[in-house]
Amino acid sequence: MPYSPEHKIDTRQRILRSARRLFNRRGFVEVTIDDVMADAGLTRGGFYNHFSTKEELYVEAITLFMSGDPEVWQRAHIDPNAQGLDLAKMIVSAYLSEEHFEDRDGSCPMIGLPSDVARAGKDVKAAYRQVLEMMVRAFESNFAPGQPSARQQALALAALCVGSMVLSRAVDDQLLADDLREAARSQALAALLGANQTDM
Amino acid sequence: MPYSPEHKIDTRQRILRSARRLFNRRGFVEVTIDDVMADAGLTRGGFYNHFSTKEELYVEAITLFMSGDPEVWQRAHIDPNAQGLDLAKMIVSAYLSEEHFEDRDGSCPMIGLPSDVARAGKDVKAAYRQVLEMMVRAFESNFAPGQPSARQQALALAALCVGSMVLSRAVDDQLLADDLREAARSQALAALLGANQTDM
DNA sequence: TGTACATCAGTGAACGCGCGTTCACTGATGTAC
DNA sequence: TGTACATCAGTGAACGCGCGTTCACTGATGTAC
Repeated sequence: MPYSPEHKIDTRQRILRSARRLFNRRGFVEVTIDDVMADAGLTRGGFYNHFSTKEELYVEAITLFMSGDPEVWQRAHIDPNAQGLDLAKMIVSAYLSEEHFEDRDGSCPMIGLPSDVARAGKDVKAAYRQVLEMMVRAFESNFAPGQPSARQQALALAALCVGSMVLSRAVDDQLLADDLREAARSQALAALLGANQTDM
Repeated sequence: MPYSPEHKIDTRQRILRSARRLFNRRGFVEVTIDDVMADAGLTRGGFYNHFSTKEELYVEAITLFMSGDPEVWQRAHIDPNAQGLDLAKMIVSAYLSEEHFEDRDGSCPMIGLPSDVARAGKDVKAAYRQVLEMMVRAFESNFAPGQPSARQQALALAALCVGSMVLSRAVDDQLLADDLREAARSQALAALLGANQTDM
């Protein structure tokens, strides 16, 4: 048996990590298989030893975000032991941080790929939904659990955070981009604090 | 002088309207010049009588959104004579409506194109920013004018509305999509009403 | 009013290039003896 | 321990197709007379 079994797995992981970075920055159509393979230190042809189609790579690359190592912008703001309100506040701060905004390669895929995903197939959308649901659950646990509006507030909070990042990235005006994130952060934190005091 | 001067202008407008619809639904890269011209009832080659490049068409198509006729989802919810709180409430309702969600062709370009625009050139981003600023101004006029937080609240409201629509479209789950828009609507209306009573 | 003409919007074939995918080949590696 | 072998990950040329753009041509239309 040539090559150790781990060897192929490692290579596959390397391809996936390259793909995730490149897709996140440039989207599905604008990244070629050549780009991905070269970034992983390989050549074109070998790709099909690991994936049967470009679309398959896309799905797995998005899913990888959830299981992969935390990015710099996450490590800088999120204490893995935090819970409840503290955790929610940390997520908001990390998500709307300067580092996350600048990190075109490693940022949350909900920011870099929403319109691409909206046009993609079922599998891609399902992967995207999982990322969203992860975020919503983290927020939801902050609001009075079981309260009917907890989920609603968590959904709105997610939309606010993702929305402000998406708009920031699409705009060619650094000041406006900063204002958007700052506005979202202040509203989000107010909502989180308000919910922890009253039942508004 | 062959053809009336209006003839060329009309054709150009027809191309632009086709382009806006197709780009909005399928994005920049996935729409071919053939598609646009065929949709406008013309053939490939004539395109370059009107535009010098595909990118130029893209910029103008986005800008057209602001000056074009109001879409169905706008007419259904927005009374052109409304002002202040009523206007802001109408915009929120129209934006988050079922009709707008379904209208892949005529919807606000901020929803269908954010990640494409984030990767595009200066001109495209500038056009996008104008659409955003239009929305922010409409919201801002609702909050106590001159108050420093008015703009901040307007920005957050825009991020909330656009964000929830973007997420709705990217998700392959009708229930979740509906929940997202409903959550955004209820939070947005609460923010608008709150601002009109207190100075929170 | 009718006709020849000049203009230029529109046509469709062709060009050049890039990309996803295929395929015959290479060569690194683990195993059998 | 050393060597021949079988496997299969990786290589890179080639294929086929689609798309942006160009270009020589066509024909509809307004104008001059």
